[in-house]
Amino acid sequence: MPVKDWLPAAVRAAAIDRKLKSGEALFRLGDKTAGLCEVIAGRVRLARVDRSGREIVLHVAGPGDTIAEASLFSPAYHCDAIASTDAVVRVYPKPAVLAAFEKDRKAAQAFTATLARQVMNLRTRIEQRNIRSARERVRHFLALNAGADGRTVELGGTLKDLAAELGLTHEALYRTLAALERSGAIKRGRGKITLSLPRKV
Amino acid sequence: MPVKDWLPAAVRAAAIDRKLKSGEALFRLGDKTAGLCEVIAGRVRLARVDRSGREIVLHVAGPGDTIAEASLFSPAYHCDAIASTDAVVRVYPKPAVLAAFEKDRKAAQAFTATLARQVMNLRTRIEQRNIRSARERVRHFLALNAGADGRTVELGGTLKDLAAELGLTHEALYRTLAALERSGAIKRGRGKITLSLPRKV
DNA sequence: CGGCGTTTTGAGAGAGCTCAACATCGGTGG
DNA sequence: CCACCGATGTTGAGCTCTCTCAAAACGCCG
Repeated sequence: MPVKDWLPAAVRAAAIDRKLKSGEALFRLGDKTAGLCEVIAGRVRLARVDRSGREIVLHVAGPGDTIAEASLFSPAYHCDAIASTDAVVRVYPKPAVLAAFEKDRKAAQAFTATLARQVMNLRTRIEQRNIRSARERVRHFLALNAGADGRTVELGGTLKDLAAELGLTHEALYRTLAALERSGAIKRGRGKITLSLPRKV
Repeated sequence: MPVKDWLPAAVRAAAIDRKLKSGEALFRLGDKTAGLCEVIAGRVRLARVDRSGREIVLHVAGPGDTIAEASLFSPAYHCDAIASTDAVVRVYPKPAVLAAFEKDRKAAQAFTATLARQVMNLRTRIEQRNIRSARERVRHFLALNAGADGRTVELGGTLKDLAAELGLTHEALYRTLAALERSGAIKRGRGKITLSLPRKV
């Protein structure tokens, strides 16, 4: 649900927009939490860095998506937020948001529902990450992200970004996509992938 | 936070206890949602079955843990809940819980905070699942689940269950544990694992 | 045109998975 | 009390698959 549909106008008025260059961090793990963030333009990824220095992408947010919801109840961020493209992020200050939840039951409820949805999405992502086969992992992603027609997937960024989001090396992703295309399972076009067969369960 | 600390007495009074045999399902994916569930005794796992028929464990809940929080806002369950041991589960009917949230702001807030925590936990689990090395995955698990002394991990069930929870084959887990023990990194005892060195960051 | 990042393709190695055999532990029933 | 049986725990060998390191083609932008 879009933020504007449930966040009181008073809170929206207190928002601060922030522009980010591609690669710039909105916040880092351990930073003090500032508030609820909404991506206005561009794409922002949530990630952690494992001990071997590799970045693990936890989530990719696009326009209309909110991030750092959970951090409203935490003093510090528990992951990094980094712009994958040039981006604009609107920050709703934490005190204002929490105060609104105190007064506006509808807002609090909508927010809770948002969190609930997020929990489900994260579970789905865990499911994805559990698949070891690159082909199946890609298929899982395509099936979940197919557009309205159930056959076309719009890619937000580069294939390299997608590889990181899927938890694969970019080489593995390239090879897998090439194999899927050779076998006729998909077709690739500029920034999009089309499934050759209607998705079926 | 324990359920009893925030769920109004009126809702708790409406709860229904359900006994489950090991292996029995509390609910299945697609079932109509009944309400918020609290594990009273035993262990219940949330899982999905992938297309190859393998079960993917999304979460394991023990006494005091709640499950199906997200399903309060959804008409149907989005995964299976299956007892890993004989278990007792208390079900708080959905309408009663939602009604309580309408009236009791504290309850609603506590629930939202619970969801927020869950989101963070799930992110941590994604991080875990992204680790391909069995040794590192096991170490990650041990570090996160060490008891109060920071060195001892109590195993809720069998090693086979643990393997499923970690997303490893049981053979890989056995070998990894054996190797860790040979190298002196851990010691194994009945249903528990002790880290030889104090956990350090 | 030159530089830089993405996209591709190649070859080799490591690691977990699969299949298989066997040991161990509890519980059951004769 | 002991034999049996199923599930868990354990180890072995081979295979497949992805990762890693390398190199080259391609596209975009100054």
